[in-house]
Amino acid sequence: MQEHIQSSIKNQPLLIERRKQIIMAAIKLFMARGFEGTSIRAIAKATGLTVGALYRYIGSKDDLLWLTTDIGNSYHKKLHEKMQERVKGLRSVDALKESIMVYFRSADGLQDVYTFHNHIVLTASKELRQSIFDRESHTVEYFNQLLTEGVNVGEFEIEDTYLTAHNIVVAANAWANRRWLLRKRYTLEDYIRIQTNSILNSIQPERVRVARTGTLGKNSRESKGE
Amino acid sequence: MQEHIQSSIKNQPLLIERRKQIIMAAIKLFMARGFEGTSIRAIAKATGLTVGALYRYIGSKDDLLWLTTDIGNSYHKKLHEKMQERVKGLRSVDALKESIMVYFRSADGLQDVYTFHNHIVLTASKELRQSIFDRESHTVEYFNQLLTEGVNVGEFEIEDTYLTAHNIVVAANAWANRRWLLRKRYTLEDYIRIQTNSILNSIQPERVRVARTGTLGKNSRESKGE
Amino acid sequence: MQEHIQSSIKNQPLLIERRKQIIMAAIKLFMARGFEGTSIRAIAKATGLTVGALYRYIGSKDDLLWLTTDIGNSYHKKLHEKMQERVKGLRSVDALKESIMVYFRSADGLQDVYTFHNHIVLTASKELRQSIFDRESHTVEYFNQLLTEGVNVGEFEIEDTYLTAHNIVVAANAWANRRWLLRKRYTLEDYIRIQTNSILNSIQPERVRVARTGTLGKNSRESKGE
Amino acid sequence: MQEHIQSSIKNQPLLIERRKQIIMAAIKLFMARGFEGTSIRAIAKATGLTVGALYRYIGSKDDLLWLTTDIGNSYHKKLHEKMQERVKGLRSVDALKESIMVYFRSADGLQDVYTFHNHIVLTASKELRQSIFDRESHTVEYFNQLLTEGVNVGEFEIEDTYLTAHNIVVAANAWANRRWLLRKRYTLEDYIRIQTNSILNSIQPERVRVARTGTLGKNSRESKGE
DNA sequence: AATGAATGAGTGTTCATTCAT
DNA sequence: CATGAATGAACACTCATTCAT
Repeated sequence: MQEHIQSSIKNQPLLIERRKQIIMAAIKLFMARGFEGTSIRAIAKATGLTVGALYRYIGSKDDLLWLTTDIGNSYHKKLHEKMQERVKGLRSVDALKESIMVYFRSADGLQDVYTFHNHIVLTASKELRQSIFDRESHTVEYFNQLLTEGVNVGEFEIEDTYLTAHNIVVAANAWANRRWLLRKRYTLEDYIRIQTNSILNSIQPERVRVARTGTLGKNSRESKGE
Repeated sequence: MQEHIQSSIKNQPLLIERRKQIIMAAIKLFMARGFEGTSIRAIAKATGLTVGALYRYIGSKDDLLWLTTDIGNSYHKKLHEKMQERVKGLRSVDALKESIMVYFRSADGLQDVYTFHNHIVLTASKELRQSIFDRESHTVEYFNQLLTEGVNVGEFEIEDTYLTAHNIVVAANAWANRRWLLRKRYTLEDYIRIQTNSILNSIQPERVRVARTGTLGKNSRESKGE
Repeated sequence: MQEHIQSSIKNQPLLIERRKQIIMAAIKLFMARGFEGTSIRAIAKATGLTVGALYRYIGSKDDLLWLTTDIGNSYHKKLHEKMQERVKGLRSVDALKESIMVYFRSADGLQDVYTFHNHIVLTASKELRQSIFDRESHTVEYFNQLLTEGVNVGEFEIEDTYLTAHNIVVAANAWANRRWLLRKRYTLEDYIRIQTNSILNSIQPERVRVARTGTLGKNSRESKGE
Repeated sequence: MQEHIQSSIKNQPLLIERRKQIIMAAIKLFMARGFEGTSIRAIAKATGLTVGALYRYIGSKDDLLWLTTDIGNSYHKKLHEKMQERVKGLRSVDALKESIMVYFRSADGLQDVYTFHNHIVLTASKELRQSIFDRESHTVEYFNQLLTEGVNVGEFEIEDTYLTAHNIVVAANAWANRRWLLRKRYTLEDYIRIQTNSILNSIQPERVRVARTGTLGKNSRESKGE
């Protein structure tokens, strides 16, 4: 990461440390005023650096964009490592539940980054946009595989696993991008629980579904036995 | 609409016609370079007007934002009129199907506006942001009622109608905002069909569900034994 | 007057009438916002004309400046006619008193024009400035003559009649330009009376002075004798 | 002074030095073309700065106005200090003479500032106008007190000390604002001398007056002793 | 390695003036 | 004669970036 962004600073640890400070301050400002609306001067001030010093850590303002994706990527990597580890040995249903939980919580922690990337994706350079897209695609693919495996072992019944996977990712994004709406009504844990139920409802075969949600609707199969 | 935006043009039809041209050109540019990244000069050029002339049709660059919401609002109004009309006398399931179809098609037609609003919402003024939010909330509410009625008459079984309604709106937005991903795999009609099925799957009570999707998956009940 | 300002209007009476309206509206606006701060559009609106129509009566915005001096000149002419007439056959003292009264009252009536000319004189074209200066000089000269005659007949004792004349003109201007200060303390008539007394005090020979102001100060010569 | 005007320049001495240069160049231009008629570019050019550099020393064009009043205020302060010091222990007549001399000379040195303020007072903001007015009022008040004291000790006989004080201030202003007229005929020292005489003539009681101006007019009291 | 003053092209906006209708 | 839409140069101001110290 970051190797592609030039700097005249030789001291590597210092470089990394400072860049972290810079990008944290930058994201905060970007979130409040947008990328274009945030001046280098403001970022320098927020970081406690002078303009000249700031420019020794970044090559241009656009580099800050890349730095935010670096952060995103690093979280993304951790996220997937975590999901993969947690999921080991689990049946598909539980793997899905677990993954959703981990993923949604991660999205909650990265709200600002998600929202900001959602914002700049429109105007970003081709490469930057691609980088953001790749990350999203990767997560969609992760869930797609998970769902496909579930289908293969008969735990799920899904018309289109890819779109279902996509919907999961979209739901996580929505928690960040649409917090103005969702936060008024749900806590994160509520949101996760209900969305999980809803997803399972739409993909679990009848026999499982009934068993699980047996008490939910009056119209559901009284039918115990199956 | 638009009355709130000042203009020194007396000729009303001309005003309306030109504003349409201007806003269309503007949205195109905003989509490519963002709002801040698009200069008035560029918009003027794209519209074939001089800067001075352009300013006779708008009061300020910010007004262009409002003009885009006006377009959005006007489509929104038509959308809801259409949905309400199409839905008359239908059972809940069909009303939902129909509404989703109309709504998603509308989102497809307004892709640019949706995407652009998604973009500016971060940096927009309080009022503008509220205006965009209100529209979204209104549509969520529409689907929420529709679902609630379905639950009341026993056609649906839903843990949280509001969140389900929200998910529908999010899916429509996704078609616009994530077209880079979705267009590669789906036509609009495919997208609508599969999402509709998925939604119905997660909210219809068992007996209906079985009947409807009977042929879908190999694993689904026909299934002999079980 | 005005012949130097071009117009495409052939109808002379209309031209004159409209120009009067225009210039009255213009002065009002100039007084409130300055010359540069007043747009042609605003003047047109205030006059009830369209921009195009307005331009048929004037050649350029600068012409409005000339039109204001025309008004000033016309008042100036009347002023001098009036002063000259009122003064006929009077002794110098009374001629002076009368002239001051007429002049100060005129300045009161033309406050806006005086103040405005005082304002633009700085940035006006050479010719315009000269025109304003000429008028002032003319009035100074008038009082200078009046004082000189008084000196010649022994009614006044003045070190420098020109400067005294100048002071009178300055006092009249002050009533217009410094009304923020003077209006708080004096009515026009008070101002005229006191200034007149003060001037006379400084130019009348002892014997007259004593007689006139005999009752004023305790320290003044009791001594009637003389 | 000046603290209220923002600047991103950290180097205080540089700031002060450059601001001085800027404001001097600005006043010169303002005098020639008025405030509105002088562009920032012109000021930058005249100062030898680039536009961007200029803006590091001032916050806005309007700040230049305040900077001119700061200069005026600073001179004003010095003026009053000087007058007060010079006047210590003097009899009223001499205090007045001395004050007039100091004041008129100050007005001569500040001609441009006086004239410029006279110009902008019409269109200035409320606060700026008030600031200019306050300064003038302060000086009027100073002379008013001086005259009042003179009256109290019997050195002067004055119908209205306030208006007399006002007239002194106006005469000083006239030297700046009407130099087009006055410079042709008087040197500063002549102007001061004659105005001083004229003022004294109008306020000194008879006995003093006669003694002082005894030789002036042929018509004045041959009057011996007194 | 840090500072912060300087650059200058670019931005949104205004407005005197013209001219087709 | 009147209308009012169009022109485009000019304005005040900003800001990413450079570089002498």
